[in-house]
Amino acid sequence: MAVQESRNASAEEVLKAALDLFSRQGYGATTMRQIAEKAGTSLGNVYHHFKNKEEIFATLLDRYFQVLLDPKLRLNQVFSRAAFPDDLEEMATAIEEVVDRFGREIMLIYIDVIEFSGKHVRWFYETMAERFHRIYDAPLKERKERGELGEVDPVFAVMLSVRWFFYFFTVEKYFGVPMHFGMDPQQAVHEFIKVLRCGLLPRGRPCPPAREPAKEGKATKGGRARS
Amino acid sequence: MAVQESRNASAEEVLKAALDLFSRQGYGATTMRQIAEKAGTSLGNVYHHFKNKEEIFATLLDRYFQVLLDPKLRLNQVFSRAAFPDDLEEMATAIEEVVDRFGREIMLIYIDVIEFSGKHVRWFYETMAERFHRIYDAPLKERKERGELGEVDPVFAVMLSVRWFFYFFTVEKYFGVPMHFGMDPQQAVHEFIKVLRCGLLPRGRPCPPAREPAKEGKATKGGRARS
DNA sequence: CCCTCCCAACCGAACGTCCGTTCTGTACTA
DNA sequence: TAGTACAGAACGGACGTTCGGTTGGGAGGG
Repeated sequence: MAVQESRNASAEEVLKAALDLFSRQGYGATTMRQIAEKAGTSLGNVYHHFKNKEEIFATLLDRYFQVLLDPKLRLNQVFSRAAFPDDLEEMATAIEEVVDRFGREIMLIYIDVIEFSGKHVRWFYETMAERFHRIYDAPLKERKERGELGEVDPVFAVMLSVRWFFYFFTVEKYFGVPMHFGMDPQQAVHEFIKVLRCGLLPRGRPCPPAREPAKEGKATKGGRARS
Repeated sequence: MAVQESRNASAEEVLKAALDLFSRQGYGATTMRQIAEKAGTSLGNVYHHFKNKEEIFATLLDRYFQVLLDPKLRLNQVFSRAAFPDDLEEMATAIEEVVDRFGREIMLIYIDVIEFSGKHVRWFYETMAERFHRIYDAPLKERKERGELGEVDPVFAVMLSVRWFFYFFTVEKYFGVPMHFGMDPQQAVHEFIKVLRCGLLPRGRPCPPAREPAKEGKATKGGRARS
């Protein structure tokens, strides 16, 4: 943690360049000279703003997690409404937005897992379950008592949905494998939501139709073509 | 592709050492000298067996995909029986076995995505949907016509399950974040299967009880503690 | 108003080490 | 005698980091 907020412009350029390079080639394969050049500054100046390479990497990850935990993030507003599973379509859209905006930061997570044994990101995932329980435990218990939910653990289903949407959009957009389920993203999201709400086995009552996607629909925009 | 099958013992040592090092530090951060030393041989001899560093990396990934597509692999026997979704417990066990045995190779996939833009692994994921359709289309269509399945796309559900189990066990065992869902692995697997079979919303008929896990049950063994 | 001083911002050469790869040579087996 | 397995020095370059030095704009005294 220990995130410096707004340094000057050239330090920001360094961070931007480093994010691009790290996310495309990994940490060990990215050099300080590449970062300096891409940032349009000198090697010496990079070291003036950051004490070493790892500090740059850690700062980038810290900032991303700060955004991820920011209540102003649309995804967190979806969470705080706790309207699961009625708002699954909005949740998917909000997560797609995060992956679109922060795809490169998400790559840093995988890099940290590999090259740092996850030391900068582990705390985030270790505390994940607790965060979801804090938000969803009470409202979903209430809905369950009203008979609006079946017999499965609803907070587990929230975490499953969130992790699956993140995984799916990340692979689609940043792993370079679009349509890896053999269908459009919006169709895959739609199918996933249907499975989640209704399950595979036949039901006595019919499966309710999908809700209209919230505001501006997404799940269509192409991701970056890597290389 | 172009996989050399059985070179001599020292080439195998090189591959083993490289797998360990690549999976723990990434490709760019691993040096040929580290590989040679860990393999107990000389730098010159490494270059006698492999023309360069990338050939070692590609060989490791090729071998893994060869195993993944081998009909003798227990997971593939589960697939070929096409008993989905009755055999979800066996599928989970078989995937856990793959992740236990080939966790480091799975890390190579993430490394390839980052450091090579996925160039060695893309073909595998691009052809994934087709492979599942070839196996599951006919049997699941038949089951659906017999009224044994609900209204969701069953082949999608197969792919969802497989990808989910791989993702889940990989994060548990190799991302260094055990219990990231706040529960035991076997409990998380159990909950996932329940969601998949029965969905979240209340049902007319009750959700069928879980099947006994096939042979020797797993979902408990600890993974490697990554430093 | 000017002059001085200060210090953050910035630069690039230099340091010692290590990189991927090549090359030459030796030991051993067939 | 040929050829494979192996060893390690050598090469040219790049690595992360340090360091001495140059800017340029604002504070403060006269």
